[in-house]
Amino acid sequence: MASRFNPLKADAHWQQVWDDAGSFRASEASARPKAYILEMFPYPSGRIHMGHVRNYTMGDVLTRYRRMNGFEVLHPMGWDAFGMPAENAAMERKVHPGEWTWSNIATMKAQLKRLGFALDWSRELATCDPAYYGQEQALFVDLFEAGLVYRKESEVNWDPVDMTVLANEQVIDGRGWRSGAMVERRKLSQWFLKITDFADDLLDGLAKLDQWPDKVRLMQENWIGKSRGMKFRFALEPQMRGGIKSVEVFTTRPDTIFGASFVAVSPDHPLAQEYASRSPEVAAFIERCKQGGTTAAELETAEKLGLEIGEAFHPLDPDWELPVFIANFVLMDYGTGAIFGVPAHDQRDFEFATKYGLEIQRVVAASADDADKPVVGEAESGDGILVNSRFLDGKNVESAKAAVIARAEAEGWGEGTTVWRLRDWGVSRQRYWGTPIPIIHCGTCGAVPVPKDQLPVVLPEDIDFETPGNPLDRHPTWKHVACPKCGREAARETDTLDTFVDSSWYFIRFASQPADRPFDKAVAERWLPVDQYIGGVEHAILHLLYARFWTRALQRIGMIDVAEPFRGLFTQGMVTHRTYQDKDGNWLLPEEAEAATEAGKAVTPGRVEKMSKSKRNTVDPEPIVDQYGADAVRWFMLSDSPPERDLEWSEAGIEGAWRFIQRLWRLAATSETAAGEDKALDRKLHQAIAAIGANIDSLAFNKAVANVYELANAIEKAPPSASRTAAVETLIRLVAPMVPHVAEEAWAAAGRPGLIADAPWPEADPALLIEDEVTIAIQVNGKLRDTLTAPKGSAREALEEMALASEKVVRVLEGSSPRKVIVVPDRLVNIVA
RNA sequence: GCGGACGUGGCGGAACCGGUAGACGCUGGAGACUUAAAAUCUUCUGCCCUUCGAGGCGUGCGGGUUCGAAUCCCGCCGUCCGCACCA
Repeated sequence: MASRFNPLKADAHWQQVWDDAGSFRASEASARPKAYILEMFPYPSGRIHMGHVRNYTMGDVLTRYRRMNGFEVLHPMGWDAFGMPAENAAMERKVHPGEWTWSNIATMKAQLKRLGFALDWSRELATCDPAYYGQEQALFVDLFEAGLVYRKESEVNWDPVDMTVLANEQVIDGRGWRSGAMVERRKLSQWFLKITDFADDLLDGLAKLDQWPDKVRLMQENWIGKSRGMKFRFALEPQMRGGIKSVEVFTTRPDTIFGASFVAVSPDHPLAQEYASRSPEVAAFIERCKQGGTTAAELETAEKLGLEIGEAFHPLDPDWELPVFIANFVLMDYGTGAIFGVPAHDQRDFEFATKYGLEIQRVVAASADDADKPVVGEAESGDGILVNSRFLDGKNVESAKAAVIARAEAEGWGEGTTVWRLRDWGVSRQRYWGTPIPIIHCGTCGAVPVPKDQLPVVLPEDIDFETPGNPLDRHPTWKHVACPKCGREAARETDTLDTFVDSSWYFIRFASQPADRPFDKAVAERWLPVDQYIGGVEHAILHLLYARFWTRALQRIGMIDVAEPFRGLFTQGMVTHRTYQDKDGNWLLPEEAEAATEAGKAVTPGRVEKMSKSKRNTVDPEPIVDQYGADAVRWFMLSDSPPERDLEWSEAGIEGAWRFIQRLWRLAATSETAAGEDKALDRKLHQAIAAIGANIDSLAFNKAVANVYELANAIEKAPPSASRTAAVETLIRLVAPMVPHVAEEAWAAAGRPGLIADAPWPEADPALLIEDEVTIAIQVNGKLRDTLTAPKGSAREALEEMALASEKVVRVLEGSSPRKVIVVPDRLVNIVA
């Protein structure tokens, strides 16, 4: 047996063996219980990065562990291949997005293969393949026909120089990233999916997702944002009307109705639009409100702007007039697009009132005595007792809400209602590299879905990115087609689908991919739901919510009987690395920093951050695999940091992992056989079997790694015995899911038949998990003074007696008698003096 | 702005349900082996104090509950992440 493990030879060898044996192909026909393990599929950006390696290593350990435990595991891989970076590459490097994408896929696939992941490559798919997106178009048509798709106007970021729509990430400090022009908000007619139809169901479903992180469930709950409130109407003064007699507002705080200082409507509100059509001043103001981006953060931190346009009457007091404003912080998409402002108890209203000199009237106070206490500095949004509020005085917030709603409903000027923060999903993108929306616009028939026998609608190849805007729209022939209904001249939809649509059903297509339809119902149901889904927390809301919605939508139209696509979810942390800057503030690559330091140049080490190209703190996995082999990289990815937290890449860390792989190999290769049992080692081994299994089960890989080290340390210290020989053999099986190459090599070297990949997971003997002796802590007043060893299950009295007899205890007590003794069996004795 | 999370030695972290804080790894010190280096092995490594027996202090900060708090409660401070056209 060789004295060193050579990953260069072993990795490729075993990868080939697994491949030839089809070890990781999932079979629907298997009688074993199924496990569907999935990591979020990568965007083919160019090369595999450490984040991918970490993500796929975790899924791989679980996959191999489940296989060893008798599961038929589906563990597929594919490519989330549409998206903006391909178009950026096309513009910058004059290469076709498809060519760029497919070549990246080839590179990254080869890189993934070198890590020895137990993937079923026979199911590989790429979303930019017409075989995939054509089926997606078919699903879109089905949803369209089921009434879950509609068209409406919606705002986008518009770059007036490049004449193009910008993604939020392309808006930097309010300017277009290429042109540098100030971005405007502009309305376009776009396609929407009715996710709000499922709002209640998506919310309820969260309660049952007990294998999801609480944090993600909470984020989704907040995102869906169900809130109880009231809609009610303010009558407008006659000269304002112009056809509009009242404005309906929404509030979650009807109790504060007597604290109202103003009414405000969104710049997009019909009332504002009505005014704009009559007054250039109002129109100009609305234009001003439209500057800046469309993100929530930008909208809400923008300086509050208002324009007074008239007066409205308080519904509970016809003599009470309030000013009506158009205000930039009121969102048309939420509630009714109009609010009434209560500056004392809402921070945004407070800022607005302060700026425009409006009254700030307290209506909620800690007690009735505080009724006249002014509200200063910031709004008070907490609980309390109603004051200055006529018939509500003295009530608490909850009962005041109910009282106002009851009165409004009785008098007919408002009603209790539920509103959702969740908005329908806008899926139109004015870009080339995406799934064409399979709709044809006909002057006579309107929007007509492309008949299924004409799918897929394939992207044209001959496009150019020289001129700004959407290449599909500019293409000379592509969009000109006959209407499928009436045959007259018509035009294709030139928008493409949001790439989140592509990732909303790929996990179903992995389970079943017939050529002639999106998936086979029975086969898909054989695998779904995904038992363990692993990916970055950045997808906690959008991707996961969209996929949950899409699956429900398919369920509604009878295509699959699954509501929740992901039973278990795990969100892993990022891989980080220290950053370095030279004296001029330029970011340095890690190796440049090292070279510069050696050359005596000043290098400033910066903070540890997520690996990114801009900070130049990336470490390319490929050369690392070349140098240390797949197992060392995998082992490092699993070590130290809890998987949900960030992992800092370090040279010392990978060196340590490499040393451990070699140590494992030496342990297996130099194991001396001898007779005799070693009870202590047996116990240690079986405790390790149980602990490692439990920790892999709960994805606590860092703890499983620590368990492995402890066992390896114990084995190394133990003298040769039959127990030790068995422990070494078992250790190899225990590490096989994590470092499969060295495990196979050791398994084969020991002359074991078959592959360790197919070997069963060792079983822990329950009798060996229990210690017969325990260490008892002896405390005096909660402070540790001594420890003693006692048989497990010793009686309280015996423990108390032993504790009081302790020399150290006697000394600390100094002759005084204890007031009380607390005994926790098998744990500790606490003497209260 | 809104929402969420996190904070334990020089570093990453462990600590079941409130019961011996610091497992395991990294770094560093000392030693062994070696002509030498690498590799490997042994051993120490929270801080302070020490008469070497022990003692004191310690889980971001300030309070509280408890026989007992890293863990529970209240109030601060700090850091990070998400926010609908990035994937």
